[in-house]
Amino acid sequence: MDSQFKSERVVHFAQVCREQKLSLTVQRRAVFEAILGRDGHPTADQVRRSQPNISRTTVYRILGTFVGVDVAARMCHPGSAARFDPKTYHHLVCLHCEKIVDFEDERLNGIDSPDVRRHGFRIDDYHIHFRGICAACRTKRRAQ
Amino acid sequence: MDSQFKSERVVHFAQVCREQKLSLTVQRRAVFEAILGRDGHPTADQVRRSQPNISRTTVYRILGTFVGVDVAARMCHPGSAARFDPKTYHHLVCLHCEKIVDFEDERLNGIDSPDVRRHGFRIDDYHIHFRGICAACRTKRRAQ
DNA sequence: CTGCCTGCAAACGATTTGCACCAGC
DNA sequence: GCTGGTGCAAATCGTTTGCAGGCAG
Repeated sequence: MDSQFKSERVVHFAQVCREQKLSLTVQRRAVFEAILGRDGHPTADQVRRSQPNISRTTVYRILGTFVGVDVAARMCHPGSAARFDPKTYHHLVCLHCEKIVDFEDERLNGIDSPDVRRHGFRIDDYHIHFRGICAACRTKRRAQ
Repeated sequence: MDSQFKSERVVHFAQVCREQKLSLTVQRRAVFEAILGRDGHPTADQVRRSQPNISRTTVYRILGTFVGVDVAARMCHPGSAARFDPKTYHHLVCLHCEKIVDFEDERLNGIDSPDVRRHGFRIDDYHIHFRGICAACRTKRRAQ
């Protein structure tokens, strides 16, 4: 992730805060930079570890706020802790160690939304979970 | 879900237990029938409520075992409690109330797996999360 | 200065673990 | 009878809440 992209996102973040009448506090900015700067989908606790001077409670509250104003998304993940990311990709999910790898593939972005009118559902976006076994776990299994 | 399909699945379940050297206990059978008989993805506690004579601990342990031998899958869900299902579908996830609707659509089952060799990942299956707002939440929002 | 934001501690719900008892083979 | 399976209670983990003080606007 190059630094120009990052600073663009920070500017956009500041805009959103202004629009939504959210104070641009040190903590909010720090949490935002933490989820931007991390590969994968950090848990609240991982975010906190990279910003240890912010209270755990505050990290949870800020992440909740971000989800509310669409600055971050709460990711679906088979593990117990919720995970957050500023952007949604497609995912490789290892069923063994629960690692997540994000990836993008243009060919996956043109899927027609199914006709779900009978469910009364309005679809905004989608992402695909490809599930399987990662390289490390395959190696481990063979070794056993 | 017709009852013939159900009994086929129970037979298959018994086979898997034999292969994996898992005793076919009353509790395991009951938990399996509970996740088969339920629409949606029950949480461990919902399974237990339908089988109140089984201890909560045991339900958790059995569901964990089932995931290990691929009899059930731990579903990805934005809520706090894990959800289990014997079969994976595609999902409509409401970002507002976190309801999940399963659906199937043949056109979504022929997606080419992306080339993820550089991640060393072996893909077994996939499912798609379509995210948006459900009918009930849309109505509520308008009312506000 | 005023109200939103934060930090702490305690509560809470979901899940796991240690241990003694019980049941299937 | 031995091994694995179960139930209970307590511990643990992730997350939320109540409340008193602090900072942004």
